[in-house]
Amino acid sequence: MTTDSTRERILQAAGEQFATDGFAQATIRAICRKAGVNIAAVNYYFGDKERLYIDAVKHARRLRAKQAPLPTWTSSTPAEKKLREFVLTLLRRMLCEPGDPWQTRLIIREIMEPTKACEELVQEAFRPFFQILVDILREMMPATTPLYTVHHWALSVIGQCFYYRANEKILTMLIDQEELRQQFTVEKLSEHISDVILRGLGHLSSSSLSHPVATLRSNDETA
Amino acid sequence: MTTDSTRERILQAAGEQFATDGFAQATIRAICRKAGVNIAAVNYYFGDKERLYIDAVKHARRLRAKQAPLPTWTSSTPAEKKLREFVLTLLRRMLCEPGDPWQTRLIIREIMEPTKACEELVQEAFRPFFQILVDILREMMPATTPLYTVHHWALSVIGQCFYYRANEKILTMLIDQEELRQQFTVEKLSEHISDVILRGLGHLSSSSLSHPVATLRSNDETA
DNA sequence: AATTGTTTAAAACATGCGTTTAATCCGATA
DNA sequence: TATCGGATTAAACGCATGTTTTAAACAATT
Repeated sequence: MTTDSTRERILQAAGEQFATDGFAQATIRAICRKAGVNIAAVNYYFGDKERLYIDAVKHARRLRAKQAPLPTWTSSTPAEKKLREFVLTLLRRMLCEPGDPWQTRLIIREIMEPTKACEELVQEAFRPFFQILVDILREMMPATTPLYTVHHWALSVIGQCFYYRANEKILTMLIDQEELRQQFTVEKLSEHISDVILRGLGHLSSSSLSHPVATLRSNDETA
Repeated sequence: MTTDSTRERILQAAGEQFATDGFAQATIRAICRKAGVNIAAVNYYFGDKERLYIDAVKHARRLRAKQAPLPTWTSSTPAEKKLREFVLTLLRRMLCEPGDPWQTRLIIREIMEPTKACEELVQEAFRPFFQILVDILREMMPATTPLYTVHHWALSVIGQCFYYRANEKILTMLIDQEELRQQFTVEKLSEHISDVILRGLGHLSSSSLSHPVATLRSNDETA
């Protein structure tokens, strides 16, 4: 009882602290203060700081995958629908809706500066997730499309989603706060990103665009 | 003479060390060892560690902007050409060609975890650069397009470019090494990213696509 | 040649870190 | 109730850090 409670309180506090300060800057003392336990508890339950970190990262990923799961699709689900839902899910995970932001912060930190926890993360989560996206895109491209082209498009999807989280702070310095609040919601961003990809792949007619942006050739023809 | 040499050797060594280890992990002792100067030299020339860091970041950005400058355009330069060259320049800066990678590493670190050096960076470099992109995109969109839509597209451009540097390590774990070397060059990536945006904006006919990916409606029609 | 002001050098200082130790608490068991 | 083993605590250890101090080396000027 108290055992599990203590261990989990440490895991939670460690996740938040590591997400905020990074591995090196987060101190065991601060983690234990936040968790309300003694300093020695970390070594008692996890051995050392590094193993606590790895456990915290894995814990964060599990939480995040449960909070924003991919929907289940059938063989008759159109690829376009799957892409839109994939983008929405990825953005949800990135922007932490619903949920506290510390899990994604921690994971992104691990992506930017991989440690021992990263390889496991790639194996268990990123690679399968990436493969799902690749399969969706394949459905929308000619069978002869080389693999690297599919990869290019897949990274265009992920790159656009990733950016809004990674450069969060910069965004608030470049774009008006009110505009961010109203026009940069998860729903609107995922709609835009899906539109960019689907139009690029030729799978979206102009009429179904949420924000038609130009005629086919050039906007000069409107004159 | 020896003064400038010492100061600049510290600045160079500090940049590399901060880029590799981050502000907190990089030690003054390691920086001075790499620069071949005494520990006290940092406090003598820069006051303290933080001011050394800020100077190193600014120094890195100046170097980077000189190594990969934007071309000069005239009023008759087509927007499409400007976009392609903008993307190429941004990718060059991101992927550090030409040049050593430490400058961009340091700047990206500052983007991900802004410190005092960041605001200055945004003011001097990011905001004007972002504005250039916004202006290019405006040329290709109807005059009535709301500002937030232009911003969405601008971030689609930057997001795709940013990703290849930020997730460098993850990429090597997801995609075959040989494929990365051959198909993920700066030139091929910038061509792909430009194509995605230009097709999305309706400014690229299918015939001029470097990698035609699908017929307009669906690939099922090929049967 | 002596002196002055600037630059370099080695050593020490105070602090905060991860980790360990040894003692204490506390509930389950016999 | 007495005992035992896991859980918790306070204190300390060894170490690396940023910073400061004090003195020596050097170049330029008088």
